[in-house]
Parts: sequence; structure tokens; C-alpha cells
Amino acid sequence: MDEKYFAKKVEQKWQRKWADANAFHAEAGDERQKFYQLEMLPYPSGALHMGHVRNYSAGDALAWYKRLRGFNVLHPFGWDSFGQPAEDAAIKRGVNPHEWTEENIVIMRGQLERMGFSYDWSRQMAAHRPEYYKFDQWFFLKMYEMGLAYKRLTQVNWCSHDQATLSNEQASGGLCWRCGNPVTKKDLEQWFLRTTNYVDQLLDDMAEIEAGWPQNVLKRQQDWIGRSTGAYVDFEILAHGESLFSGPIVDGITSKSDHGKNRVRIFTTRIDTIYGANSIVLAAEHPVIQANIDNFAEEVAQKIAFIRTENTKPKDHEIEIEKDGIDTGLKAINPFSGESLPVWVGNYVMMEYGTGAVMSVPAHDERDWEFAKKFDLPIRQVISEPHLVHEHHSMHAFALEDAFTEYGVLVHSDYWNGKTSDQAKKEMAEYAEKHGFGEAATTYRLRDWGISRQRFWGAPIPIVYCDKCGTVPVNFDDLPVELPETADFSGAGESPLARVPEFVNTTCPKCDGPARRETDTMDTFVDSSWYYYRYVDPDNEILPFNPNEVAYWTPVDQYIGGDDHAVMHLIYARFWTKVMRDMELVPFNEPFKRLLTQGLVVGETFFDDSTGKRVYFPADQVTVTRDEKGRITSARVSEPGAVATGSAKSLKHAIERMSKSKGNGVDPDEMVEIYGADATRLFVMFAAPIENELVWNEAGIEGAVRFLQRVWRLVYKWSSKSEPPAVAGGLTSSTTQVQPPTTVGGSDRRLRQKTHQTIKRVGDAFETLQFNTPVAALMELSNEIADIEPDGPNDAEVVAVREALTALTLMLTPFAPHTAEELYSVLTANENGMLANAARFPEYNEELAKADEIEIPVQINGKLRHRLMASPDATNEELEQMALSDEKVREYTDGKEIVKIIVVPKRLVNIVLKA
RNA sequence: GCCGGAGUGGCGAAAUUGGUAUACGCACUAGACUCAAAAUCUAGCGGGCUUAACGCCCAUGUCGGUUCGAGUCCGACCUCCGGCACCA
Repeated sequence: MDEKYFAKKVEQKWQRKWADANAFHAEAGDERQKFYQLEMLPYPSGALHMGHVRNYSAGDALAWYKRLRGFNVLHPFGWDSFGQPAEDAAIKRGVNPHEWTEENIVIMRGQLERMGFSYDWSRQMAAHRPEYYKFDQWFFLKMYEMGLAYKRLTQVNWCSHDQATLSNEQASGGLCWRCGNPVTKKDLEQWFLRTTNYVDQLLDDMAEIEAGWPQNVLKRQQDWIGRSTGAYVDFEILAHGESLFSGPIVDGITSKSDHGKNRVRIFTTRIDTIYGANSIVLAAEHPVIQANIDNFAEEVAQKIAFIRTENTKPKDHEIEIEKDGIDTGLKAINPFSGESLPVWVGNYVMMEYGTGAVMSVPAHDERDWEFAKKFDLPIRQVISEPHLVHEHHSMHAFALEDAFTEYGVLVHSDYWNGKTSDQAKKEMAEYAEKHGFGEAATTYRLRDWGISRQRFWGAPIPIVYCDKCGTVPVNFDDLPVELPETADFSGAGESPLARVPEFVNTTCPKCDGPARRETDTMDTFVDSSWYYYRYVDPDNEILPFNPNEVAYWTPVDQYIGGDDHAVMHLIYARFWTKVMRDMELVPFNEPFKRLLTQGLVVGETFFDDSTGKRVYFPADQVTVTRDEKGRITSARVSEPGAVATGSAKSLKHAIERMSKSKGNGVDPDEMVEIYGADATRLFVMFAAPIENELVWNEAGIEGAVRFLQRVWRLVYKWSSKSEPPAVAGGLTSSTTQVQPPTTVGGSDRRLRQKTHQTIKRVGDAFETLQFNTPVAALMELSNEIADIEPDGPNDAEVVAVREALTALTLMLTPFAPHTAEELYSVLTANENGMLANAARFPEYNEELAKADEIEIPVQINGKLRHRLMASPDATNEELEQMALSDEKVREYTDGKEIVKIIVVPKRLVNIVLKA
């Protein structure tokens, strides 16, 4: 190689060497400790973006680090290749989704290889290939056998733009998660997986992974699962002779015990407030309402219908929906007080949660308060702050200005008066159960996972419908149920597979008679729920994987990806693992021991304020003028015809997520071409903490190039000055200890100190998943090396520099592997690089890291006044004496009374004087 | 509205978890090299004051507190960013 750094040349050389040596292939059963490093698999869109680069750079850094630490590292890659974009491409451009997807995979794999990520490509999986989705179907059939997969008619979230059903997660906020269009409701037969069977485990097993997962992800999962404990209470429903309701009440009994009475079951977390209930409020869809809809007065029925349709409108997160409702004329009897309460329909009660019925206690619930205020319903306070209990009894006062939602002491609650909320919640639920009108209960926000999609590009659900036998699962032996080559995508609302007769028409696995296949495909989150198990045994044709391979490699030691998957993917994957555990396929509860969520890569964008149009991107197309404070005052676009000049006021400055559609993306290929893969990766790791948002700044990447060039020059400068070290495997303890002690305070001594301090810092940083600070530490070390001039150095200096450079090179590997490999081969005069030599992370020597002299700040009354040089072994007494006898310090202390002296060992001395 | 998180130079950020605030990098300024430019190297780079002394004062969103000592802990407030959103 050259003494000048040509990134491209170096990178291509080592990429070839790695590939030829199959360098990153890992096999189970090694006696080394295993480490499974996983990054979230991408959708093969056809173009790698900087978000991917950030994700995989971090993963690759850890994979390299663990290899250097002697682990047997599994670092696989695959493709989440089912999903809508392939279908969209088929519709828009008439391409075949299979071909389109395979082409994209080839393109993106090339991009990844040019980045030099150390993946074991022999384990690559792709969700759209029959050899993979065969086992989606296999799992589905297993779950069907276990009663975990079932079908029911349901109102689904429907996106009319994408012509697809959406899970609740995907329809969050009433808008389609993909296209952002409003979601409507539609009745369809849908397949579900019983995630609710595992809801408590999903919550409780968080204790196992708490230490390794970001708090906010666990928090979001908790919120998503939404467990709340309370009680069911059954209210008897009566027509009560009101003119608004005619005829007998039919159906709609929602409580378990009926005694021949019509009852409606409500859920509450605050049974202690039940004496404050002024009404019962039902969802418009509630069975009691719908079963009796013809018996309501005209205007009531109309209002109910209105509320029902209004509620299907998309929820706008910015605008709070005004409370609305209608008194149905029905009455409900409060089982505790015997009081007769009106039954309302309210737009704020959702059928999907709890029982679709609530008791309204305006004094102690904000929504009920609003509702009562709007319709002028009575408000009765039944919980008091403990110190006000007396007043409540004497004055019967409800001077509440707002709902009092805190716990307190019960008042105006008969027998229960004086009990605390906590006591009452427990005892009242028990009382209700004893008397047959309720029980303690827990409800969840999480519902079963609807996996049916009216889509072509997904795994077919392996079910057959036979007129004779009904719903029949496909035999395991007949898997996979393969997707046809293509289909007619033009239809609306129906699965495209329904229009492929060769696919639909089949024979019944049971009776061999004519039958039809299920034409829905599975949600793509099924694919990503277990792909990380497939990597351990990707070619298995009989089972999803060999249990021995799984036993060796899993669970995943470190998972890295975006926190946009905090709830969907990461809950489904946890669910899947628990099901697999119950199938005795894995012996543990949790798939991912540690999770790291990396922040977005965002672009800096400017908009012309007058036109609202994007002015330019990327930054190098524009000339920016800044004021002395660094604020942007004007910008000029170098593109002809798109000139925009003016003050900062005329330009809107925005930071936004990089994306193709916004046109503000940075092409990784371009970065590799201009700066090299190593510099790109190094910069992405260095520029910001991994969990922070990263604002792309092209100038910064040039800094990374400069750093690599500096290291490069240093290695060439010094490698000609001495022989390679005796030990080929890299920097081991034997090479470091063999050196004779040198002069205290000498430059070689200081460099060795810095080297070993850096080894410690960098190692610690990797263990705590920090990537920006170790790069800074390596830069410091290189700066220190650069300070030593090779002209006429003594032997000790050459040794110290060589040690420093070897350590630097090894520690640089996780960030810039190509450059590091090349420099390592120069330093060791061995063309075969690190992997061939089984190079190891440099060994930390505490003795060498220790400074000969340390600086001890001396404070007077907590203010820094002076610095002393002292031995790191100096005792507290010695430090104190040194400080007190120091001339400079005495200027401050002379004539003053010393109150006390604080000495922090190896840290500082603080002398406290009397004021 | 509820729940989290964060506010440190012109910018991205460090700070051994209560002990020298601003490491490292970007940008910028000056100088060296050069016919010149680029690259590279050297020096400087929070603000202010002064008799210029490796001296003082002020600075980690604001105000207060604890402490010998606070970016770090406590209380109140302000701002920004995320998540959830009628969840009973």
C-alpha cells in the first residue's frame, strides 16, 4: 500500500480479503463464549439511508469489539421483504413484486458490503422467500392447534387509501400509520393471535430485561398494554315507565349472574366513588343500546346513531372532542345505594375498552365532570381530603371547582364513610362479589393481534374452507402455501389472491372435496417476530430451526434499532418468544437481553418563507452567511434558477427526518465515494451520542477523514523507525511488560500512561454502549502520539509510540475496520490482518496507566486558587501539608483561621477559612 | 390534559456520577509552507476586568435551598423535544 491514504483502495482491498476468508462466518459449538449481535432488519426499499448506516455502524462496532474480546460473534443480516411498497410498485409500474424485491435486495446488499459491515452473509434470510414464510405458516398452524390463533367477525380498522386493514397499533390516533389518511371501520372475518393470553407475562417479565432495555421503551410498552385494576359492578336496568322508552327491555345482559334481571356491567378503577355516581353512561355500540334501539324515542335513537358515526371519525390529536350524549330514558339501580340513576349514551365511552359502560362520577373524574357540567347533571362529592372530613359531614358541602381525582376518605357513602379509598376499593369489590353484583377485575388496553391483511405481498394464511368440513388447517406436509407469481391488484377491499383461481381453488385436506383457500395474508410483523431465530439455522427445511443451534446462540445479547418499534415489533417479538417457550422451542422468556434504540438522522432544511418551498438541500449546494453569533442570516442557492437570498426572516430553518420523499436524504454510496466508508462510519458514531438525534453535517465527516489520515501518516512515519513487535497476535500483556522502566516524567512514560488510560476508557465505553466518547479518546491519543518527534528518539520512546499506535489501531477497528486492518498489517508486517491473526483488544495495564505525578487543585473556601503537583500515592496528610506549606496558598491563608481542611484522595484539597 | 426526557461556547458535544466546567471535533481567526490555491502544520478561540500577574470577577435555562464544594442533589418556575390521548 501507499503512504498516502486512499480510502477506496484500502476498503476494497479488505472487503475482498474478508470475503475470500469468509471472515465473519460463525459456527455454534465453539468453546468461546457466544455473543449474538443483532440489528433490526430493514425493508428492502432499494436504497440504504443514513438511518440504516447509523444503526448498522453501531451494531458492527459492537460485533468487532466483542470479536476482539474473544467472543464467538453471530452477526447476521436479513430482509423484512414482505409489505406494501412491493405491491405499490407492482400497481404503479407493473413490475413483478418478487423480482422487484429481489433486485432491491441485491442493490442494498451491495451498499452494505461497500460500507464494510461484518455480516455473516451465509445466514441471510428474506421474509418473502417460501423457505422462510413456510415457517410463518408453520407457527400459525401450531398456534391454531394451541388455540392461540382464531377467527372472528370484527370491525376492523380500514384504510381506504391503502386498501388494507390495520391493527390497532397501526391505526393509532385514527390515522393510517403508513399513509396518514383517516381510518374507517369495516366488518370483516379476521384471524387473530391471542396476545391477551400473555398480557400479564408481557408486563411482569419486564423485570427480567429492565437492566438492559431503555426505560422509555419499557414505559411505552406498559402504557400500551395499559393494565388497570379495578372492579366490575352490575347495575340492574329498568324501563321505569318513562315515556322515552317503550316496550320490554330485550337482550343486552352483560353480567354473568342475571337472576332473570336485565343488568349492565360497568368497569371502574374507583369503586370507592360509587356513591357519587349520578348516571350510567354507555357506548353507542353497547349491546343493551343496540338490542333495544327500536324502543327508544325517535330523537334518542337519532342521537345515538349520530354519536355512533361521529365516533368513527378520525381523532385529531390537537382538538379535544366535545362531550356529547343523550339520556335514554332507561334507569339503572346503584347496587350499593339502591338509588335509581339515568342511563345515558355518551360519546366519550368506548366499546373497545372495559365493558363499554361506565358509571359517571363527576366529582371525582375529569371526563364525568365535563359531561355533568355540559348537561347540568348533579355532582356529589363522596371522597374528601382527610383533614376536611368533618366539614363534609356538617355542611354537606360540595364547593368543588374541579373534579377531585385523588384518593382520600369516603363521605356520604353510608356504611363506608370514614374508610380510605384504598380500603374501600378492596372491601367494596369483595362486598359486590359476595352479593353477586360484581367482582374485582383487571382490564387491559392491549387486545388480540389481528394478523389478517387483504394484501397480496405477505405470507398466505394456511387455512382452507370446505363446504363440508368448514375451516380446515393445511397439513404441515403441504407447507408452504406458496404465493402465485403475481395477481390482479386493481380491486378494492378484497385480497388480490381472491382473484387468482389457481390459488383459491384447492382440495380439502380432510375430505379431499373441493375447497377454497383463505385469501388473506399475514401482517408483516409476523415475519419480524421470529426472524432472529431463523438466522441460527437458516437452511433448515423441516423446522424453523434446529433446537441445538437456538440453544447455543439465543437469546440475542444485544439488539439495536429505532425506537419507533418500541411498541409494535418489540411487543410482538416478546409475545412470539413466550409462545415458543410454551411450545418448548426455547427455554427462556425474553428474546432480547439488551436493547439499544438509536436516534434519528435528520437533515437541516431551509424553506423560502414567502413561497413555503424547500429552498435547498444538501448543504453543499448553498452558501450560508452567519452573523457573529453563528445564526444564519442569508442563504444563496448555487443551483441556477433557484436563487433565494435574504435575511434569516425570509428563510424558515427546519430540522426534519431525512427521507426520500422530502428529498433531503444523503446517499451513503455518495459518502463512501467521496470520503470512504470508514470516515462515514466513524463520523456517524462520533458526531452525537447514539440515542440522540443526529443532525447531518457534511463538514463533520471531513474531520473524520482528517483524523484517519493523521493516524495513517503516524503509522507510516513510525513503522519505518523500528522493527515489528515480536508477538504477532497484537498487543498482549507480554509485549507491554517486556519494556524496561524509563525515566519518571519522560515523554515515553507519559505516552504509555495515556495509551493505557485510553484502553480503559475505550473498553468501558463499549461496555456501556457509548460510541462518541471512545472516538474522542482515540483522537486524544493520536494527538499525544503526534507530539513526539521521531528525530533521534531513544529506544524507550520508539517502543512507547509503537505500543500506542498498535493499541490505537486495534481500538479503531470497530469504527473504521478497513483502515485499522491496513495499518495493523503495516505495524505487524503481516499482510493477513487482524482476523487471520486473531487479534485481541489491547490489554489494560493499571500500573502503566498510573501517572507519575498528578495535579492536585487547591481550593480556598471552595474556590480554585492553586494547583500542586503531587505523587499519586501521596497520603491525605502529605497533600494537606503540601498545600499548607505552599507559598501561593499561604498568601490566602496567612492571618486567617483555618476552620477545616477537606482532602479528597487523588482529587483535591479544600481549605476552609473562617469568614 | 397526562406521562417521560432534556436545557452546558457560534455548532455537535465531554465532565471519572458531588470534587480543576467547556475534553474531542466542526466552524472561525492569525501565522508557516506555496508564484498562488488546496492540502498539511503551528498558535488562538465562553464573557468581562486589570497595573499584563500562568491575576481577579462572572458564566452549565431562571430563582431559591442543601453542602467545605453543585452542570450533577432538593424545591419552584420557564422553554424545548418525545410518547399517550376521552383507557373509565
